[in-house]
Amino acid sequence: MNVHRRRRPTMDDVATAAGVSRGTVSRALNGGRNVSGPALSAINKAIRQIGYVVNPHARSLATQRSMSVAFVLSEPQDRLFEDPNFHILLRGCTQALADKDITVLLTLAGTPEERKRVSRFVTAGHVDGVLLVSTHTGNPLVEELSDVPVVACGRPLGHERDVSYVAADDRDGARQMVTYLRAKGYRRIGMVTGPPDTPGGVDRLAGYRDVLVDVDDAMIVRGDYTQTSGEAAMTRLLARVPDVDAVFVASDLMAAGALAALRRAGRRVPEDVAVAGFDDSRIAAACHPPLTTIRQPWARISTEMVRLLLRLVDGEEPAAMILPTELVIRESA
Amino acid sequence: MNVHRRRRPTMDDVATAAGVSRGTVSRALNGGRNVSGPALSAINKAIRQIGYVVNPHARSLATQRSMSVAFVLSEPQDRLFEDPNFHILLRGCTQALADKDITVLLTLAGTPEERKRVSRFVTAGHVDGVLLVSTHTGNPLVEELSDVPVVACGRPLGHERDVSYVAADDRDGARQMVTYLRAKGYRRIGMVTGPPDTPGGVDRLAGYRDVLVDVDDAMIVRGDYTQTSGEAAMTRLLARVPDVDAVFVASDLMAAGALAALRRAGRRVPEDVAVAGFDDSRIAAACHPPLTTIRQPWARISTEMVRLLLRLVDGEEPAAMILPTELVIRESA
DNA sequence: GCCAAAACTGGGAGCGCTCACAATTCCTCA
DNA sequence: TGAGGAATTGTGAGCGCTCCCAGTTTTGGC
Repeated sequence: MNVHRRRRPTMDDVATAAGVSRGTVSRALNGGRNVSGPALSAINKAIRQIGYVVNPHARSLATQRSMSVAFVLSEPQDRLFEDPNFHILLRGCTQALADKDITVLLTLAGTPEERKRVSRFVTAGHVDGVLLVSTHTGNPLVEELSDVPVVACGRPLGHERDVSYVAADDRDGARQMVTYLRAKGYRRIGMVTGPPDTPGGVDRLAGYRDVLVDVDDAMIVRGDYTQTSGEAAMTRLLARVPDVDAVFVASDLMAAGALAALRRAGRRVPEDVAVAGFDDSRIAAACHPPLTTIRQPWARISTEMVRLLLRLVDGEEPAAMILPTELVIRESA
Repeated sequence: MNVHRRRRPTMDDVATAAGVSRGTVSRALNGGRNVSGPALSAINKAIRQIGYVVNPHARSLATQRSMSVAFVLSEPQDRLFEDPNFHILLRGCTQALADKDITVLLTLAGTPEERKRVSRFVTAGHVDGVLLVSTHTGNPLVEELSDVPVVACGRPLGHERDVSYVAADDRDGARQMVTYLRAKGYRRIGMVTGPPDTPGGVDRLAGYRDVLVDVDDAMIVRGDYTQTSGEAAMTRLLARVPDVDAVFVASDLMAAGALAALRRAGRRVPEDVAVAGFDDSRIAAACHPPLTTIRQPWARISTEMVRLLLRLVDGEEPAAMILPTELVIRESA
């Protein structure tokens, strides 16, 4: 037997059942302004009785609004998922938007093909806006989505002018950390940077340089945010600068790698070499010793992203917002 | 200045530009049946020129189809995300549906509140169907979504009759593993089970019992799929059955815990005690020693889920599908 | 060269909703 | 008691698309 689902009740059905007109039902559904008490309760009763649910497509067609936004995760590696910070961000956005009755559609756009699909999906008008999480520069998505309200998470290198974004103050975070290390008496402070095509790669290095103005380039080695790259970078740094007594690593994961390299080299942390990370990700507290690191205000980032996006949707101009970071002191430094 | 986005071109604009009627454009867009060559190319040219994109809401309103399905992840713990198998599943579904031009909307429904939101979203008619990933029994979502085509991943305990599902043959996988252990000469084979409110908890134990019919209940200890629970369970088992020489653990993560417990107890693996896992998750190969385990056919599971869902959407009856598992032999057993 | 069948085309109706506007009712106060 | 205004209500006109049907053109067979 075919599951021929019976016709869903429409607003007219509700109107008839409640003895009012379609317009009144519509008003009742949208805030209940200018609807008399009796009418309102009759409508609510009718809705409950016949099990009415508004048809989102009809509504969207009429209002030209979909009441949903896409949360696009445009990272090749799925590593982000493991980061509890990512969940804070996602949940924060979802929550903030739920308050406005807007649904969040999580979309993965790791591969070029997926990216194309997402791009089509968005430009087709399925969503009112996009929350874009993508760290690398040169992501075609930022350009493809130029007609749609977009708020990026983190500074979109090369697009600071034309796309809104909310970012943590990486540069200042780095400054805080290096200043702290110096205050603690460390003198030979090295750095493991992130890739130069990411804001974290650029800004954290800039902050380091702000404090250590005349630092020798030999003190700086590059990583790519992976744990193994951190390990390799630290090894290289130790070879180049044997008397290094502290190292600021641009991410916790790389810092974990650095810790391993130091252990293998027989250096104690923090007695011989202090290690500082960045992100305050889950791994930071789990390391031995636990990492001194920089915490980013993910909860606030999410609410600000939503606020910015809603303003964009309302026709306002793009804007940027930089949020302060916080030094978290643990045992590694 | 307000970003008053200019009116998007509609099908009528295309029709005018191409010198044909709306109906013809529509036909051209939907497979091009019964459209003459000249008309088709004029339309395509017009579409490109004026940058036309169909309005999904209007289309959905007219067709009563949204051309999208929700992939609902209804697990409290976000641990699933870390599992590469989960990504295979998600990607597989996305891919299979993309072929039919159907979009997948990933939705997290961990908390009761999120669950309610998802439920509203789905029943409102935003999507044509639901791919449901949820291991625990008693998930209210299964019932709330009863009016909508749903295909579950894994046997939905207590709802086998009314909801479609695709599952790996856990029971047979367990049988294979225990049979293998026996064939290898192990005689005192214990088991660490999963929670009894999950299909994996029930079926893997059942498979174990199928082979070891008269096994003493003392050989069986319960875990909850976490690593620490696996460690605790193994410790308990060692205390209860000191001469245990093999243990079948219902998940790789718990098996990793069991490995730790054995190491702490000074037993070598596999010389003193063999350890077998289940899932073939990323951790399985990373363990020391690498785990002998059972692989589930995630790629096929995803395509079958999609197939079943599309059939449901077309009005067919619910159905179930059990797919074979595969023994993966590594060093731990 | 004719006719039936096949291929193509145009346009109306309708999907279920919102919004603006006009019509109606109900107050309030002089 | 009636005018003026506020609150409430009904209705028509879309939103942009698909689907169906009737009409028109093309094709092919003899």
